[in-house]
Amino acid sequence: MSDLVTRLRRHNWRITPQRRVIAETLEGSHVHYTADEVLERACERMPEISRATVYNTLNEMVALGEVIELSLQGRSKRYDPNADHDHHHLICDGCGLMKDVHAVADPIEWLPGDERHGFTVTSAAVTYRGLCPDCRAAA
Amino acid sequence: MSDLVTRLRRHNWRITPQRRVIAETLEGSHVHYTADEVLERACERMPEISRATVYNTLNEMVALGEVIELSLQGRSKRYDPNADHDHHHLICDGCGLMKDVHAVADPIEWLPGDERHGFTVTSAAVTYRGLCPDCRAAA
DNA sequence: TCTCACTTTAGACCGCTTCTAAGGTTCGCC
DNA sequence: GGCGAACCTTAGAAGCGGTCTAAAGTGAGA
Repeated sequence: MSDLVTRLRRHNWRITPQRRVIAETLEGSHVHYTADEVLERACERMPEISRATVYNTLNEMVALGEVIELSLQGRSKRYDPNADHDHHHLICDGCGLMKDVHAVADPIEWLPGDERHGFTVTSAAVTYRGLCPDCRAAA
Repeated sequence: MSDLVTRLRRHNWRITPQRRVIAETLEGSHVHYTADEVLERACERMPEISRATVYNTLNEMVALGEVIELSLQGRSKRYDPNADHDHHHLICDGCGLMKDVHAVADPIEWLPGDERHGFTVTSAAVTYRGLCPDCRAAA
């Protein structure tokens, strides 16, 4: 059973066939899909699933805190089922592919007190950008 | 004369009245505007300027590397005329206020080779989040 | 079995951005 | 200055990601 489904069930969330397919699609890969990519892959297993259901379901998973929503420059949102918040993201400037990466230091420590403008800083996300092997070969 | 206009001129970029107004609007504030906010402010000085021109011009400035395009977790992109690429952003989770900050380390150095998944990594941006003094006081 | 709350669906709708086609402006060159 | 080519601006249409609506379907508990 999908681990994400287990986590969702704990919220007393009704696990319908549609929701199961969406959860398993999200979790089945180590890349982060857009909503439309999730829809496309879910359709392979359940052709009649609707766009609205995919959007609703993804938003509900985000609201439950079991999925993280990532919005990046000029592209569509992507969904990360990884509950471990201690990771960052690597994005291909060519095709938008997104992967998780683990850096070795905590970026909050890199920000000196006099650069904090009086803020209480609670989190730091690092976005690495570059070209994936496929896009580099195509260039 | 606007410093951004000077920098743009160096690219052999034709400085039309519209482009000048847009550049000066961008640079005249320390806030990062959305395209529509730029349009609105440009219209105060040049009422007949068109939406397409604002969008085109902002995109061209970004392509020239003189303006940075930012997408916060919200809807529309914002434009940062600060050509110094060596800075990051601090965002208030309460009110959305965004400020530039300077960190002491280069995040790319903290990403081990075996976490790069074959990518050619060219840049890293850090987004710090927290609460600004006003929002902390209000909470 | 009945009921009522929850879920799914198709398609309309919305906001931001880009594209298109037409007309205007500027520049180099003579 | 006059000319032509390249460039720029414009209004409006179109595209796209995402949300909303209204109606139909589903299912757990009384």
